[in-house]
Amino acid sequence: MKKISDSTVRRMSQYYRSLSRLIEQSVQTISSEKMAQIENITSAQVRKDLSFFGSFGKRGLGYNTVELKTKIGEILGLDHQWNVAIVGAGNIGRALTDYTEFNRQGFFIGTVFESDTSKIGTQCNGVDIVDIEKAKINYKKKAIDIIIIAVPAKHAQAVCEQFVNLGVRAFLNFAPISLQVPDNVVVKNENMSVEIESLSFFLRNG
Amino acid sequence: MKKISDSTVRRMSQYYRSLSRLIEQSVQTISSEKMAQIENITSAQVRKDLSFFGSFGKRGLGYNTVELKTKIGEILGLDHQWNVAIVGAGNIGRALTDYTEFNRQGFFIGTVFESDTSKIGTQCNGVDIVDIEKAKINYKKKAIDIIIIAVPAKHAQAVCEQFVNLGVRAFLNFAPISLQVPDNVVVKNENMSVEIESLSFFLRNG
DNA sequence: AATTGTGAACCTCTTCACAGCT
DNA sequence: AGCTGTGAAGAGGTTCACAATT
Repeated sequence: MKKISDSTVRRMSQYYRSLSRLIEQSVQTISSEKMAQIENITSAQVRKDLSFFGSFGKRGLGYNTVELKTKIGEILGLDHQWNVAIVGAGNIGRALTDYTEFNRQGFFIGTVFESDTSKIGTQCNGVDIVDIEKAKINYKKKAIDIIIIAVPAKHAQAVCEQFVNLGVRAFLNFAPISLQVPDNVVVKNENMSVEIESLSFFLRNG
Repeated sequence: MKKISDSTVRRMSQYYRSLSRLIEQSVQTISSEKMAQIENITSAQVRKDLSFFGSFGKRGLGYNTVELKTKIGEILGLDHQWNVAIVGAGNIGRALTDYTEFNRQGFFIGTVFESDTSKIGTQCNGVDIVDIEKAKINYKKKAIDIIIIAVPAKHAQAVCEQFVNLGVRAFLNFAPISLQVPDNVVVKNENMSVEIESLSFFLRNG
């Protein structure tokens, strides 16, 4: 497949979510122009994004919402259950165990790893909190696909390396630090400080 | 000032965080090349980003970490306290009241707004949970600069409009939906579903 | 000798504009 | 007539490469 840009993938994910909403509202067809309005982008962008993956529309009519959602789901790999583990049972880690949006899209949070012995052995929203030292055995048993890093910045790199060594290739990083990983591993950052500081910049200069 | 790209602002924010870490480690000087390694980018990118705002380095030597951190702090507006309110006392909203990274950088969370009467009047990590109906009076009293939206997608647009009408110009949106706002208002999205679905795409196609 | 600051080259992503379908 | 799909043009962001400076 041709190289797909990150921005295209992100927008595909947004189309997917908007389509879910449209289907709930019993909308059966949508044009690239309408979709563009929902996402605050241009209609050419919508059509171009979709065109990387195929021809899903009907000229003169638009796109069938249910069909397009299914197609995008397949493209993004959401027709599949992904096993996820969180590292860190702090505020963020615990909040994520109850983030229903993840479960709804096929991301199953099976474990929270922790090093704090007072938390190990307990549960959080029904998810077992497990000793990080048992990561290896747990990794095999649960077939973990994705690790969510929710530990302080100073431990994030070490945690990441530990799971890279076990074979994990996908990380969602909440620690405010840039992780160093091999080429075949992907990290997506959820850096709340960066976003709020961008707002600060805007308020000062915008 | 010349138009600064979003990516440059985000990287400035990352440099700022890396500089804090370097200063803690008593590093006094850093070259663009070293900084680039930390951030996984090129040294030309580091120099170009900084050059939009001035000349902060010394040729042959590099950048003084303390000076550069101060400069970037001013550029980003972090030499100032910003008053922040969260809307929604769910998992994410509550977790954010205890996100120390925010306080450390001058973002002061003064209020959590809620509509659920059983939560109103209580506190979360020392922050009052206030009736959303009292937003107007509270907005004036607290001089709110930034609103963090942590409500379900279906309420996010209405919440946003309510505060836009009160005069808020900066939003950090955790709801997985694209918000429609006037030109003079900025929204930054923290869309965890988008990031994890990008990982799914990578695992399937990468 | 080392490293910055920057115009120019390069590359990537977005938008235009229209042929081609329905 | 209306809307998609797409090659070409345009805009914007990144990297190169080197003169300038310490």
